[in-house]
Amino acid sequence: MSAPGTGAGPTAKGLRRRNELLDAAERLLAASGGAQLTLRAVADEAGVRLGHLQHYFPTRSDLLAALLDRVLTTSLERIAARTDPAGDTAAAAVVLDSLLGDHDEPSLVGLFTEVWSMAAHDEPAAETLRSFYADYAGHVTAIVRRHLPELDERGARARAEVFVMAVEGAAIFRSGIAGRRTPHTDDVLRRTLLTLLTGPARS
Amino acid sequence: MSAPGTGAGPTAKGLRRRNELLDAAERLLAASGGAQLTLRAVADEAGVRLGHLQHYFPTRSDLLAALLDRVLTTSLERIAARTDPAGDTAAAAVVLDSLLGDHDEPSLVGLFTEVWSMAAHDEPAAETLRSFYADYAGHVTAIVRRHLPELDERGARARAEVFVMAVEGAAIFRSGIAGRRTPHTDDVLRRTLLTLLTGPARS
DNA sequence: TGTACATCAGTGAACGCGCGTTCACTGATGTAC
DNA sequence: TGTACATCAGTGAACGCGCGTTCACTGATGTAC
Repeated sequence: MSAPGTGAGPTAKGLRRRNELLDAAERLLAASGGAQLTLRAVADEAGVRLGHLQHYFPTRSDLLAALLDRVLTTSLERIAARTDPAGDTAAAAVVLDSLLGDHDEPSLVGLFTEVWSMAAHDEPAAETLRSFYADYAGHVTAIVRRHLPELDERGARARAEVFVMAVEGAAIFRSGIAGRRTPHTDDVLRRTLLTLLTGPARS
Repeated sequence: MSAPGTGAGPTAKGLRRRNELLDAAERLLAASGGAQLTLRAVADEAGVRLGHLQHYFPTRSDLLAALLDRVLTTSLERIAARTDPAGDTAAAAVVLDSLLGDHDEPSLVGLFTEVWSMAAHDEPAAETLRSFYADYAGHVTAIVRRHLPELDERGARARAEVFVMAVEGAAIFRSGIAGRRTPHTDDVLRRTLLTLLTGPARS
């Protein structure tokens, strides 16, 4: 297919292995944080030798960039799958419950607190993160517009962005990191978020 | 004052120096994140020798615990100072603007993303953090009750907790880490937060 | 169908460095008598 | 008021260790002719 010397790139096996390595890195990052994410620990977790990990990710920075990219890509796919299907007008509450359901996975929330602190001190990571949340808000904007067709794009997007902010803020409290969940607070949270999605166009 | 052998504890100079060391550590944590917060870097930043830093904080863990404690104590004092004075009913918007003003200090937001990730992987830190946010929500609860005396304590507290979640979520977006600020979105955010503080008791 | 060869998958050992921690030490300061 | 002494403030050097990185290597796999 390709000329000699050009190289054919990684094989199917190589791509699979690459994903296994990122799986291992993701598990460690979620469980123990970025400081514990050493190349040796990742190699151990994945059951390969250090030198082999370096074959796929020559430097630690390469691994972190690939990991960030995959975490956000995967998350966005989850979000898209849950916000897009079946244009049912009554689905807002279902979408909301689905998104809030992620807060039951401490490892997922822990992953995002790491991502936020990475982005806070690394501008390329921040750019990747902003792009992720822009797409996230785009999916939510579509839901808002479906319920409030009379709202213009900017208005719907503003609601969507505030919705996303609130959901992400709620994550650190509802997951147990910064608070304890109570039914009463959860009720107010749900009402507030639903109002953003489907509430009257003007207060 | 104390019996010989008991020791008199740190001198006034010692307490001052201890605070200077925590200042230096706080600057580094906000600027570069937890991974860069080495004992040597802190000693350098403070202009003392490594061994001397260790005189005040024998282990890195001691330093981190003291730092977390001081960051949260200081923040709570700021919050109390801005929420408590002058029981003016119209002050909700002023308090809100004051709290949102913190999002203009990227180093402060960076500090909190670090604190969240610390707490996500360290239960004692999480307990300290939950205690901080419980107090924070307590101050906000007082504001809600001032505006809506007919609301019971639980109802006011639920509103306050959702308010705090949303403000903390907004921090990572409005500070530029995860998003870009727009006037339109800020307007919706302010309306949503104000409704939580002073809005009608039932939707 | 064979064969030669380039590329990919994976191993193993070694490097220099910065890290947290330990420890023996000197000078300053406060206090008991 | 003077002195002895315990404690505190601060220095300096060394330690063992785990880290990211480098590099030379072997075996497996795919492809060109």
